[in-house]
Formats: sequence, C-alpha cells, structure tokens
Amino acid sequence: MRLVIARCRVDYVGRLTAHLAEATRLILVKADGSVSVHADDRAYKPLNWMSPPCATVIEVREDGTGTWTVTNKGGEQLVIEILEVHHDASHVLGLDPGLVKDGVEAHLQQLLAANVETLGAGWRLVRREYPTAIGPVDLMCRDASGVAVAVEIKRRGEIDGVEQLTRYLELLNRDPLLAPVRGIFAAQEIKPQARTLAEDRAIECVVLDYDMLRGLDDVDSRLF
Amino acid sequence: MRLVIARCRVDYVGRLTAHLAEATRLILVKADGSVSVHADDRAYKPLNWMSPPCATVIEVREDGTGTWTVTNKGGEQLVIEILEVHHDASHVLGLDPGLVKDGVEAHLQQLLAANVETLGAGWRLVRREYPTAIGPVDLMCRDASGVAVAVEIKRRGEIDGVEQLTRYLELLNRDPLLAPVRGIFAAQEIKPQARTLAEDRAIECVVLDYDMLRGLDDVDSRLF
DNA sequence: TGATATATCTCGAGT
DNA sequence: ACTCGAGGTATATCA
Repeated sequence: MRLVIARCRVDYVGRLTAHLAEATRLILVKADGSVSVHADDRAYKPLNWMSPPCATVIEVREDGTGTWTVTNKGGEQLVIEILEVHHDASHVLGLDPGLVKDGVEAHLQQLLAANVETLGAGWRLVRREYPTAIGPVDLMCRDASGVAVAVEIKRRGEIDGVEQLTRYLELLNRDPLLAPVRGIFAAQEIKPQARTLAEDRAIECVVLDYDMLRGLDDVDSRLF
Repeated sequence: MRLVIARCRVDYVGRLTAHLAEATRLILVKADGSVSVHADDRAYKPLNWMSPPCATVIEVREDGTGTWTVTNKGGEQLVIEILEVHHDASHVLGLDPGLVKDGVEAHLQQLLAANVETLGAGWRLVRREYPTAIGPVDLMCRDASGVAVAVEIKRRGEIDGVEQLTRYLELLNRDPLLAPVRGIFAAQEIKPQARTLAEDRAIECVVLDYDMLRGLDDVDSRLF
C-alpha cells in the first residue's frame, strides 16, 4: 500500500466525467493496483477512484510532480496531475483475513418460520423457500381457515419487494390446487411507498420485531 | 488527516456485528472525526468504518498500542485494538473544492425537459417531477395531438425502470382527466431485456444522445 | 427531520 | 459474462 499526500488535480472519464480542482489530498495505491483519492472528510467514499483490475502509467519528475494515468479494461480513465508531494511512503500489509459478519438477514426467515403464529393464530407453515418457476417464495403458509398465504420477508421493505411478491402471487394463483393465495409482505421496516403499493394490490403488510421474534425463539429453545 | 499503519483487531457493533481478526491495516482518521480501516485491496470500500459525526476515545500506551473506541450518536461502536504501530503521521489538507460531475441523470432530465421536441415534433412539457401517489414521474408531456405522455429517464435503462414507469402509467390512467397516458422510457443505453419488457407493455423506448442534447442546449443558450 | 431516488454505487452468488 | 439481490449501503435533494 502506497500513501501519497499531494497537491493534485484529478479527472475521471468513464461512466461519467468528473473533475477535482487543485487541492491537497490523500492518494491511496493498493496492492491490487487500485487507486483512490480521499479528501479530509467522509469515512466511506473516496472522492474519486479506479477499481481493480487497472493499470497505472506514471510520468513524473524527480520531485514526484507529473501525471499518473490509471486505466481499466473498459477504457475508463483516472488522470491524476501531481503538483506537489508532501508525503510518499509504501507499506507491506499482507493478505487480510477479511470481515466476519454476524448478519440478521437469513435469521429473520428462520425466526419467522419457527413462529408463523405471530402472523395469525392457528397459522401453520407449509414450507420455507417454496419453489415457483421464477424463484422460491420465502414462506408458504396456511391461515387458520386453510387459505394459502405467500410471505415475502425483507429487512427493509421497499417497492421492489412488493413487486417480487406480486409476481409470485400471480403465478401461484394460476395453480388451482393453491388458489386463492393471499400475500403477506413482512419486514423490519416498511417504507410508506411500498405500503401504498402493497395495499393497492391487497397485500397485507406486517412489521417484524426482530428482538421479539428472537425472544420467542429463545423460549422455544428452552422448551427442548 | 491521520494515517496509521498498524497491526490491529477491529470490532463493530451496531446495525450488525462484525469482526476483523488480527492483521496489518491502514487506519484513516479524517478531519471530520470519521474513522475507516482499509486492507491492501479494493479502491472503494473500507473493511470497516464509522461515519461522522462520531467521537473517538483513545486509550494507548507510549508505544501507541492500546484501544480506540469510536462511537456515534446511535450508539454504534467501532473498537480498534492496536497491537503494533508501523507508521503514524498527521497531515493538514484543508477543505476540498469537491467533485464536479457531468453526465448524471439529473443533467439528462434537465436537458430533455428543455428539449422535449427531440421526443416528437410539436410536443410540449407539462412539468418535471409530476407527482403521483407513489412518487413523481420524471417528465409529463403532451404530444402533438394533446395526448398525455409520461417519460421515465434513466442513465442506464434496465428492467426496474420499466417497472417503475408501468406503475406510474397504471395510476395515471385511472385519472379520467389524463387518460389515456402514453409511456416513454428514455435512457442513454437500454438493455435488451428492458426493451423487450417495455415494448410488451406498449411503452416506447428512446435512446438519448447526451452529447447531442447538450449541443442543442448550447444552441438554445446562445439564442438568448 | 424524514422520505425518496441516485450511485463511476460495490460486492457476492448463482446461472 | 450476465443477472439478481443485498448493503452497517452512502449521499443528495426536497417536502
């Protein structure tokens, strides 16, 4: 990893064109060849960057001033004009063991599958990942009166999820053994727009309480 | 901006739980207080980070080893355990003039709004961001014969955009003052799948030439 | 402040 | 190579 602090101008030409006027910034060259340009704010996003794989052609004088041209396979270009170098150092880091996440995503489906009664008294689970021609429905259930219910589960309920469930319902309702099939859109948080669309399509919205579900699960576990 | 190269372990507890095992990494502390941890690959994303505003409590020995605890308003925490410091330097960068972009969707919408005649002779703009219950339509126009036309603009035209326009059209066509409403899907590049879906729904596809539109705009500007 | 749409989104999985 | 879905998405705009 090479760290350069330099006064520079930067131009990107690719999916769009973007320009950075002259200022002092951090330029980061990583072992995979990628280059990013950072200002002194924002943790997450560089001002400008080129993702790997890419190649850098450096044309500089002895004092380090000159031009770096970073090009990727698609012909996108990042051109960095170095006007003054304040710092330039390289460090060997080695491979990173990587980030280990303890996610919530798959857990939600598990928890709800184990506790379908939170959707309605007397409900039972038919199966998780119920297959259809266009992909699996998260949960297929039967309500207390035996009507089929397709449940789509999201962490954040947005309009895309409603569209997805709509497509499933359209298919499932063509199956005379299942029809009529109700739809439930379940998420930890449902955006107003998604709710509006869902209700317009007679899809019921349910807001999931992750901690409550986990609590139920702990109780279940303790029973066995 | 402070640059630290150090062997470290990192834990994040917040919207999820994530752990980084011991390795040598770059730790970046920016003037806004934000902290990010980078491995020696990937230009864009840090392995772990805390966005501003946030505060860091540092408890270290003389050699720099010890613990950094970064906390934000929501109570999310990034804990960095420093095991060995290879490099530690601060640099003053000053404010950045910021990135100037050209060619994003907002520009396309502006340009097309100013030149609806490129969609058809005699067309006129009713308004940009025409409101509906599920969000605004990019452009609402009337064609030469006075029929309403909803225009959805994307930089890259994919299936999602066609779905979006379809929803708008369905709603708009319920309004007797507007119906019938035609749909136009306009983008710099339209994926074959999106085109197929659009045509299946009688939505017309228009490929926008950004440079041509910008040229028209320059001409317009020169006239006034 | 909250909701919404965009992004050079990135990144990974599956086909 | 492409598509689809998720992201601690982040970020800007607008009500």
